[in-house]
Amino acid sequence: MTQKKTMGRRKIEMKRIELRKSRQVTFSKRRNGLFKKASELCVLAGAQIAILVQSPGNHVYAFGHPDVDSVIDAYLGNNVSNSLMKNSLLEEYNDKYLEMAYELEAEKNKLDDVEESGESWWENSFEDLEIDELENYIESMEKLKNNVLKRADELRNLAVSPSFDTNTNASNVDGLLDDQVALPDLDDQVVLPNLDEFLP
Amino acid sequence: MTQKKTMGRRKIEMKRIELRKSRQVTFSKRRNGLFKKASELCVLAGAQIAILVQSPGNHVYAFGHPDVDSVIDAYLGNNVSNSLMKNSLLEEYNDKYLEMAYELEAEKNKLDDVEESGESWWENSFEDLEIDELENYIESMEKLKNNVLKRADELRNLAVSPSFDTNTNASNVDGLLDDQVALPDLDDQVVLPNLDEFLP
DNA sequence: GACTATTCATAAGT
DNA sequence: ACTTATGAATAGTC
Repeated sequence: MTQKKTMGRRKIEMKRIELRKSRQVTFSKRRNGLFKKASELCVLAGAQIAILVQSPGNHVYAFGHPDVDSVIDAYLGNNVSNSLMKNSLLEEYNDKYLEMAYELEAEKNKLDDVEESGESWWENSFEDLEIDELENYIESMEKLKNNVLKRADELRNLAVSPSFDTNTNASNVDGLLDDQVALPDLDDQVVLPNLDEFLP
Repeated sequence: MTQKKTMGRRKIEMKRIELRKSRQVTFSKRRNGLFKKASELCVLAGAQIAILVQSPGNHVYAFGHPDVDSVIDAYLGNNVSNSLMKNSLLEEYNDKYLEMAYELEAEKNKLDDVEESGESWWENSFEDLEIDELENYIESMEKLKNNVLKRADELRNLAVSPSFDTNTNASNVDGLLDDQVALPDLDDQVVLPNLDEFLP
């Protein structure tokens, strides 16, 4: 019985597998292999890893240790990229909202006070700093908004240069593995108007 | 010469490598291996992959095809996770800010009108719906804020369940590879108060 | 960073 | 999904 049961594994060309079914099978097998390798690396070397794999059919498979999001956050954090940036902006917007709401409440209370005292607050305040402050505030918010949108666009278009990206094609698969480096810190911030003196 | 040159590869226990130097060497070798596997998967199956690896020394190494950010964006998008969520919230906050600013302007203009016409707007409006609407608006904004913060916390604490996260330890490394599935869509939204009728 | 015996991953075939 | 021969990755060593 010199007849072998299978031909065993054979070398394959490193290019897109054309046959749909084979491609799907290979995708599944190798995706599992990749995730296994990743989990081993986590265990052996104490690394934290996130892997996102999009199949050609646009399904997203994820591996994460300790979880996907925390690793992504660490990456985005080092990079002052979308998520963390948006997070801090959201908090700032929230603060601004609270201040504005406070202002509106204050205005309403002014009306209450006027009613109680019979004093013509609106007449006096018209020549007052009150309205100008309000205008300044609104103007500051406009500027903030523009800075935010501009900055958001910058970030959207910014290439993450030092990471290990590939415009992969069959000819450059080898030799891609020599220049990964740690990502640099960046702590650029949107400058916010100081509104303290405007608030009671 | 029965003496072999090396012992060759030997099986190792799947647990943290204690010797610092060995751990570092293994980390480098296997990280390169992982990235190579990933690039092969991209080529063979036309997948898009992002890998983030944090070394124990907190350096972040990244692999991405076509690039890290686009794959992360796709993941966050499918998941209505932090980034996109925050993005849409940011836009909503921006809208709210514009509406609020509009309101404040409107108030100011009311004062202008009153001066021109001599009409006591504030006296009439005090019994009017104007102030109540303002209160309702502020209340709605409070609720929005609370919903936002609650939702943000939920997202922060939510295990990305269908993804392949590991609280890795040596005993469960095998058998982890059976339940990766595509991430589900989520289109939960914060319900915003309708303010149309309140605005001029 | 190179070597090599060995383990591990996997392409095909079933 | 299972099997198996073979290709590939890598642990230990220098």
